[in-house]
Amino acid sequence: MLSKKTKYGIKALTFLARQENQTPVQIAEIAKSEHISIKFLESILLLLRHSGFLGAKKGKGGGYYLIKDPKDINMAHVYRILEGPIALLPCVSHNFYEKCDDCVDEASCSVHRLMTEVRDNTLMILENNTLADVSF
Amino acid sequence: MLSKKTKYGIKALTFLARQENQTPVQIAEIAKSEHISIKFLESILLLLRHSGFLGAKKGKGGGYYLIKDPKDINMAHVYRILEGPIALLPCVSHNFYEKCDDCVDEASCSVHRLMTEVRDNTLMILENNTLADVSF
DNA sequence: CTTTAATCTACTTTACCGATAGGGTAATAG
DNA sequence: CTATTACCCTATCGGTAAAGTAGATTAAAG
Repeated sequence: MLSKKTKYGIKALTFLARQENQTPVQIAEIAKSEHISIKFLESILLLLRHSGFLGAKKGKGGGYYLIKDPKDINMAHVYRILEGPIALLPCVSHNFYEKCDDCVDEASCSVHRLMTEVRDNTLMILENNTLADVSF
Repeated sequence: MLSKKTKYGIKALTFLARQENQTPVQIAEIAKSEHISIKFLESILLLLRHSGFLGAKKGKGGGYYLIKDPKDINMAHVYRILEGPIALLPCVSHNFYEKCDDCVDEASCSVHRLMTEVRDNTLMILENNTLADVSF
């Protein structure tokens, strides 16, 4: 199941993507509109900033804003930053690969094969959706 | 990410499906072959028995065995018993539906739409795979 | 230069859950 | 009766999600 962090993160991104002009939006405004705890949202936005999705401006009139065009942000990337691996098992993941303790041979592991199929499909969906697709 | 419970459960099921005759197999034998903690596996097999997948026989010569034909066990069912909802969000799940606290309108929720797509695809894959498909 | 509005950083808390260990009970075969 | 095996209950240990709290830092406005 998706963590609230990921859910809130995506909601915040779509909120920013729907803004007409590129003026910064305050955390409190996003939090209120999306019904999210301000402090929790704060830490999420910070993460998104450090990951290169958002810019921030401090002081009066400050807030967060999208750096890139929503069309150029694919949801697989967002998902990996917020939630982590897309694969359901470490041994199936490309970006977060880890060998199983209990598996002798991956190729002959029934679970591995099934979960690889799931992963490939999920990845395709996420990669084919940009923030722009998702926002409206 | 998949819990070890689910992973081990599927491994145990495939192990039993690969047995030629239907004589009971002891927990210890499965645990050793699949490199799983005996005690943990015990609780998983018990769950699978209560869910109607396995039968058990106590005493000497006892153990666990498949009740149904592997061809008649679809992996979506197995997944739901072991792991829970297939959907990544409660508001997207059919069998475990729950309304979001923060969402006013599901239809207009960007996360909801995206995750519904992921869910439909994953479900299709799991439903189209039987234990027999996965076991070999 | 001071005030104000905002982000940034760090620490703490609460609750739950995954994974496993231990020990005792019940049934069954020989 | 005895050995074997599943069944069941409890406890523990560690990690993590989801916040909550307190203060520091930065920058714009007057």
